[in-house]
Amino acid sequence: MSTIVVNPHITDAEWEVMRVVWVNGRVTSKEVISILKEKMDWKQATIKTLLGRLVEKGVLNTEQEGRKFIYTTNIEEKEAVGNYTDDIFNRICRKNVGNVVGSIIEDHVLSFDDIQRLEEILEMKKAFAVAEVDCQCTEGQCDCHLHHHGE
Amino acid sequence: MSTIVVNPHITDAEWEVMRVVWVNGRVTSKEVISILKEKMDWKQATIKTLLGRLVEKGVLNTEQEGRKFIYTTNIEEKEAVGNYTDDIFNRICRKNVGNVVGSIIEDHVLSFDDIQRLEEILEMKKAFAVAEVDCQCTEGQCDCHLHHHGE
DNA sequence: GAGATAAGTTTACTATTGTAAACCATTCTT
DNA sequence: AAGAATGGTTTACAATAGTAAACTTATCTC
Repeated sequence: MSTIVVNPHITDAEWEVMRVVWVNGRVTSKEVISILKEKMDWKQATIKTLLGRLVEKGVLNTEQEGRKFIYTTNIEEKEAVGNYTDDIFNRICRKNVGNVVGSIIEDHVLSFDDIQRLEEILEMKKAFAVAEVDCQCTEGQCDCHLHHHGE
Repeated sequence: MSTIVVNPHITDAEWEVMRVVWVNGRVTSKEVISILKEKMDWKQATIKTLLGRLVEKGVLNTEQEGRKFIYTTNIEEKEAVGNYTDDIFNRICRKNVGNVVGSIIEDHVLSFDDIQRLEEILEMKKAFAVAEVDCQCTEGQCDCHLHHHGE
């Protein structure tokens, strides 16, 4: 067991490759190539480059097994997605997180189960909810500073 | 009134500038520079470059007013944030949207009002909820294909 | 009016990303 | 064993992004 912590930027192209690794676990470049062949109009060389870069960045791991190389991930999808979502939320005022989440929900199809689960999460969040989320923005980059509550 | 539709990529650095424009409306480069001076360790020239690129991309607009130039936005923050969030959700399986939203909620501080609002939205979403969100992923890039429901 | 300022435009230079050919080493294959 | 196929490594090359100096033009100031 080794939880290697890496948080490099995974680019769009690389992400396509990562999805294959996340779903298939131990893969060879050949498998990645064959899976992405239809979706992405990429030459094999392109995928090799991406695999190489991902290994270089520490996102993927290689181990030589017999004649082939097996690629495995060092960062789970959930974590990568989390890093990515953090990027968004770092671009907006914290006070605005609720609204953005609201828009996301509005814009996507959810299942009944999803909704129920989200309701449960919200229920739990009530225990930690605050009257007003505090803004961490730089003055001039968010309008929280314009109105409001003396300080 | 002119709703110019643009959807160019706004980079991290550019986003800093955009936040200033979004909050302050009609701004001069001078104002942007002064607001970002403390937060970003940037030379004035850097901000000028970013403003120039944003205008070039059509994200910002300039109008010369007397001796100065006034910058205004062509894309609202909400829209830009929406574009950005779409990027994430395009990177994951649709079936997974609910979970990701759940994680986001878990990871952020919300106000009581936020929670209530989200509950209302979820309530409304029930009318459009589905039994199972359908996966649009390429085979091999998501494990929905592995198990289940004959097809 | 001459130099100092301010503001926009050009040019610059490095790193990252998308995309891939070329190259090299190692196995199949016949 | 010689050539084909496989798989990784190097090199390549344009576009974007981060960062900024240099240049130009037009005011401000004394």
